[in-house]
Amino acid sequence: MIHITLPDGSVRNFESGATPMDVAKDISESFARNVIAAEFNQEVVETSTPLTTDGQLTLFTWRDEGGKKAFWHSSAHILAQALEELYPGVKLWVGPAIENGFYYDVDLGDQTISEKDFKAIEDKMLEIARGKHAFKMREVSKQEALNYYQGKNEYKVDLIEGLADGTITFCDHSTFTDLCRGGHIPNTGIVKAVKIMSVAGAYYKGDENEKQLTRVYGISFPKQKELKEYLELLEEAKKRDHRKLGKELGLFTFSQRVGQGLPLWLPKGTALRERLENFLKNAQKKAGYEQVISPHIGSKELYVTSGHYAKYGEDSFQPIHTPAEGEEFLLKPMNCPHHCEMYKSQTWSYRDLPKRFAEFGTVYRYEQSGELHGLTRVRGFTQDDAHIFCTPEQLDEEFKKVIDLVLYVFNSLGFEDFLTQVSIRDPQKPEKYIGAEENWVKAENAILKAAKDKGLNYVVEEGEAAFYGPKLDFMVRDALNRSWQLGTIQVDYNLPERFDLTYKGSDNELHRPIMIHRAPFGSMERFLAILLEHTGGNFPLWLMPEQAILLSISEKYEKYAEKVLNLFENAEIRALVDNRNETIGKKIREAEMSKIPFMLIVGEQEAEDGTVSVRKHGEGDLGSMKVEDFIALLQREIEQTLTPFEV
RNA sequence: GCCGAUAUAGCUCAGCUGGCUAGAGCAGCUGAUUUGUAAUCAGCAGGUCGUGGGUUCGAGUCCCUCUAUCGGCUCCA
Repeated sequence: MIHITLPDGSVRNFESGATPMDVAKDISESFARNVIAAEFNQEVVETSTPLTTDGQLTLFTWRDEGGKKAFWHSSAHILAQALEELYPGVKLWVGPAIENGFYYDVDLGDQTISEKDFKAIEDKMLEIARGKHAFKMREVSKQEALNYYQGKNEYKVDLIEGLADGTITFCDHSTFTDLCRGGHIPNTGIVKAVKIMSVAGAYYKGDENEKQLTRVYGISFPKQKELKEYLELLEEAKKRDHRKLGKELGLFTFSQRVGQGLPLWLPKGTALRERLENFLKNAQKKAGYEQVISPHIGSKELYVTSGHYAKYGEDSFQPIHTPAEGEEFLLKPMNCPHHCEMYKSQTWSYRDLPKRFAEFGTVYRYEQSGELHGLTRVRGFTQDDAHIFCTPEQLDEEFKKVIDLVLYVFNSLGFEDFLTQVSIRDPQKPEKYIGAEENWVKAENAILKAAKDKGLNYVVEEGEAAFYGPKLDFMVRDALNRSWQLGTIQVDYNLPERFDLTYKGSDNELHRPIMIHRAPFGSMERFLAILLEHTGGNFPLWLMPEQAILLSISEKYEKYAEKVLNLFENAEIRALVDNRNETIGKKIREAEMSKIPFMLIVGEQEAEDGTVSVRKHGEGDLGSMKVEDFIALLQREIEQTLTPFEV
C-alpha cells in the first residue's frame, strides 16, 4: 500500500505499482482521458510509470482551457527557442496560446520565413522537446530584466518598462530564457507533435502605424495521433467553406472584371435568398413592420447631416459628381439616414408610434482590399434593415420584441450555438463617438436591461459600439470556428437629434423619438455564407431551392414523371425532373452531390401503381409510397422545421 | 492598406531543375445504349498558361509591374 498526496492536499491509498493514470481514473474517468503528463515528487514521469513509494502526484490535463493554454503557451517557448537557433539575431516579442495552438511574434531583421522552412522549424522544436527540459520560473527585479534585454531587444524593453517591479518573472528551459508570466507544463518532453501552420505579418502592439513583425502560427499535441485528427478536422471544415459550396451548388460567383467584393447572385442563390427574405418579411409583417424602399445613392449632404460622412467619408466609395449641377452623391453606405427622412415626411402623434420601417437595403462600403472574404465581407451587400422610431416609454418593450424576432430567426435556421455581445463605448476614446453622455448611458442601460430580462447569456465588450450608439450583437462561428457578427440591434438617440425627428406627445408638446436599428440576419450575404457553413449546403427543407427530384429509369417514363411533377406543383413542392438519357446510378449520384433532399425514382413499377420510390439524401432508400403519401410526408417535415412567428 | 503565398480548359488538378505542336479526369457536344438506388461506352471539341513588361537562341517554368484569390494583421456604420 502506498500513500499518494493529490494536488488538493488529500491523501489516498493505492496498491504499490499503481500508475498515475490509475490515480487519475480513480479521481474521475473523464479526468483521466485528458491527462497529458504526470509529475511525481517533482519528477516528470510517464503516466504509465508504476508508483512504488509514497509521494505527491500532480497531474496535468487539458480537460479545461487552462491546461490547453499551458500546453500551447509552453510550445510557444519551444518555438521561440527554435527560431533563435535557426534565425540568429531574431528579436522576440510575445508568444501566447490562442484558441487553437499558439503563435510567436518576432522581428526577423532582413531574414524571412516561408512555407518551405516550416519542416526545419518543426524538427528543431521536436529536438528541443525531446530534451525534456523543465520550465522553471524565477522572479527578477525590473533592473535585472532591463539589463538582460537592453540593447538586444527593444520590444522586450518596452514591455518591461510597462511592468511594476516585483511582478516580473522569467522562464527558463534548456538554454532558453524568456520574459513570461507563467502557466506552463512541467517540461518540454510532453510535446510530442508540432505543426507550423502559417506565417503572417502582424503589427507591433496591434497598431497599424507601428512596425510589422512576423507572426509564426503553430499547434502542438501530446500525441502524434491528435495532431493527425486535428488536421483531418481542418480538411473536413474546408469542405464546408461557403466559397467552395457556393461554387459547387451554383449559388453565387465573383468576377475579377466586375470588381472585388461584389458578389454576383446566380439563379439558385437568388431563389434561396428570396426565400430567406420572404421568411423574414412574413415574420416582420406579423410584428408590425412596414416595408419601404430607398434609392442606392444619396446626396453627400444627407450623410453629413447624419454624421456618417465625417466619420466614414474617406472609407466610402468616393462621391459621384454631377458637374452640371455641382452636386455630390455617395453610394448608400447605410439605410438609416434615408429612413429618417421617411419619418420626417409627415408629422406623428405618440399614438402612431412605434413606427417600424423595414427595407432589404443594398449598401456599398469601400472595405480595404485585404479584408474582403467570400460572402462574409464584401463591398456591396444587402442588409435586412429596419428602423424603429418609438417613445422612451416604448423602448424596453420594443427592444425585447426585436430580441424575440432575432431568436425566432436563429431558431428557424438551426443556429443554436450563438454568442451574444453587448457592445458599449470605450471610455478611453470618447472622440470615437457622437452624442450626449446622458443618452449613451440611457442607451447602454436599456440594452443591458433587455438582455438580462430576456435571459441572454451575453458578454460585454468595451469599445465595440457603433459611433452613434451601443448595440447587442448575435455572433455565430463559421466552419473554421471564426466568429462573425450576424444579427444586430442598436439603440440610437443621436440620429433623431441630428435629423430633428419629433412626435407630438399626449401633453401636446413635441418630443424626440428614440431609434432602434436592427438586422436579424445582419446581411443576406454574410448570413447565407454562415448558414452554408453550418449546414454544409443541407439547408432546412423549407429553404431548399429544390426539395425533390424525379429520376426516371428511362425516357419511357417521362409522361408519368411529368404527371407527378404537376401534383407536386399543385402542393407547392419545389421539384424537378431528370429525364436525361443516363443510367439511374448516375442520376442518383448527381442528385446526391447537389444535396437535393428527396430523390424519387420512377419506372415501370411506379407508373403502374401511382407511387414513387423514395430515396433520402444522405440516408438512402426509404422504399416506395403513394404520391399523396409522399406529399404529406414532405409537408410534415417542412412544418417541423418552420414554426410560424408568434407575436 | 500591410506581411506572406497562390493564379494552367467551365470545374479539380499534372506539367521535375527553362527545350520538340501544354496533359488528365469531370462537365460540354455527337453517336451508340433505354438503363432499378452514388459515375454505360466511343468519338469530338475546348487553354494567346491572370495582365503588361523584361532576361534568354528559347519562358507555363526565371525577374519586375498590375489585377484577383488564399492565410493572417489592421479595419468593420
